[in-house]
Amino acid sequence: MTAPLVSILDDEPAIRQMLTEALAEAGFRTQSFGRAREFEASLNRAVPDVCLVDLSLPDTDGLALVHRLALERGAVVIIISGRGQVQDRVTGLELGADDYITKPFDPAEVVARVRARLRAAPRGAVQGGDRARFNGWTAHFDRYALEDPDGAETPFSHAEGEVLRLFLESPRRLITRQQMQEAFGGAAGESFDRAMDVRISRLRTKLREDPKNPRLIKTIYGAGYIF
Amino acid sequence: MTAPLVSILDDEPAIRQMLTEALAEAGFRTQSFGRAREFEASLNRAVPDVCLVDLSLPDTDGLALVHRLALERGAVVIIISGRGQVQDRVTGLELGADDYITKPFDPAEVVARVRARLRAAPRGAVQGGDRARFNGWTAHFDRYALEDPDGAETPFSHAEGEVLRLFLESPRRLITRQQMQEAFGGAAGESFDRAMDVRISRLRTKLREDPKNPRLIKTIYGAGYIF
DNA sequence: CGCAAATCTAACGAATTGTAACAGCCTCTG
DNA sequence: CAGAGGCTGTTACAATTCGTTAGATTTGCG
Repeated sequence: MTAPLVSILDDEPAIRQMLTEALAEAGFRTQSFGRAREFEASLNRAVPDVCLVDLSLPDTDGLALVHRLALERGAVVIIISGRGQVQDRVTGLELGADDYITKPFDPAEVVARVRARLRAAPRGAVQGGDRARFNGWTAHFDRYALEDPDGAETPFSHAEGEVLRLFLESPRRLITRQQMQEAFGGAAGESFDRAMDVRISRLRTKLREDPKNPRLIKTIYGAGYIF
Repeated sequence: MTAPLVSILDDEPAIRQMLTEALAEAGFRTQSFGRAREFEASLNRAVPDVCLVDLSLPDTDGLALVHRLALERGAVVIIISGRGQVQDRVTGLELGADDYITKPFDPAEVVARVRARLRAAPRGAVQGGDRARFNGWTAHFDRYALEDPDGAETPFSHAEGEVLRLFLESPRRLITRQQMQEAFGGAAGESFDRAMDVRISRLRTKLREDPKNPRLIKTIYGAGYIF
């Protein structure tokens, strides 16, 4: 699997560079942005495994951004801020941030904290034997079968498995249609995203979702899905 | 569901007490120990959801303990230590700790960090439940449903959830339209603030507010809203 | 009370999403 | 090789979401 992706959002180029170097040396892929707008645009393509965001941004309210990222998209967010009062840290964490680092900081500590966050929320909940468990269900990818909480099995197809695997790799995170298309070798076909709907729909019926009140796969209008 | 259990391991009684009080007030169950031996014995009876451990213990090497706890038993460990050099923090985190707090600390920050860890690693593989209670109602953000005082549920949409969440984060405080727009990725549209009215309106009907006498969401003419 | 500004909400419609039905493609079987 | 059967994308239409519009209503102020 590819190296974890860390996104950096800070308006000071010097800090961006320092972080980029330290993280790259530690083996991470990085992406850095000076403006919130560019950063948010990038999220539709690939959700980073960890986001490092500075709160004092010129073009947005940083706390609102953190809130959207963490609580609505389910991203892992570490705040990096010049404001280090206890009250600042507490509100930052309560808003959904996973960690809070005060400037000035040592890049080594940032790397250590990024690692700690990745350790706690491992990507790819798909366990070794190519199976994954969730909410009583078990997906057997080797056998192409879904085991329901009572032990009964239903087969699923390759296309359904692709969707399921993508979801299981990022539980509780928002997954955009664009990400799906790219993950599925998406020929960015014109009406290809209709196919996504259909795949999701078929998967939902196999998971016995109540159409009115889906419990496992939630739709976020205009954005994507959350497992 | 029972409250999460937090275990405290520190040889100074004053610190144990301060943490116990702060955590109890925040709604957690607590257990505290002065010696590593007692602490480790307790693990066989009940596995805590989060462990707060001081590194400078009289009867054990703290780092070795953290390592056993975190990497072998998979516990969530937050180190609390008097040693605050970057090197100390980095090695603590690399050894498997999920967070590192330096003495002296503010209990409020400890509570916030404990919450952040619980949010990231839902207990017992069961969803921690992203919900909030107010005036008899319960908002289930994970399920996109509002539970009224009698237990009946009404679904709400993503846009309504954004508003609700914003209110719940700042209860009893004035929230201006400006703040809302920013929080919602405000396309600072010209007549976009009309949309806010509508969102609020729809939310109010779901909360069965009496239009003449709203109890939960009050309008402040010319300013904003108060929840 | 009268007026202007602000707010409420019903109704509309564009955009998005759900899903049933169909058709093409592949594999398997006899 | 014909036919059956499964998988998957496409199409068409139904349902949902949510911003916009347009009056109705309320508030603040003189």
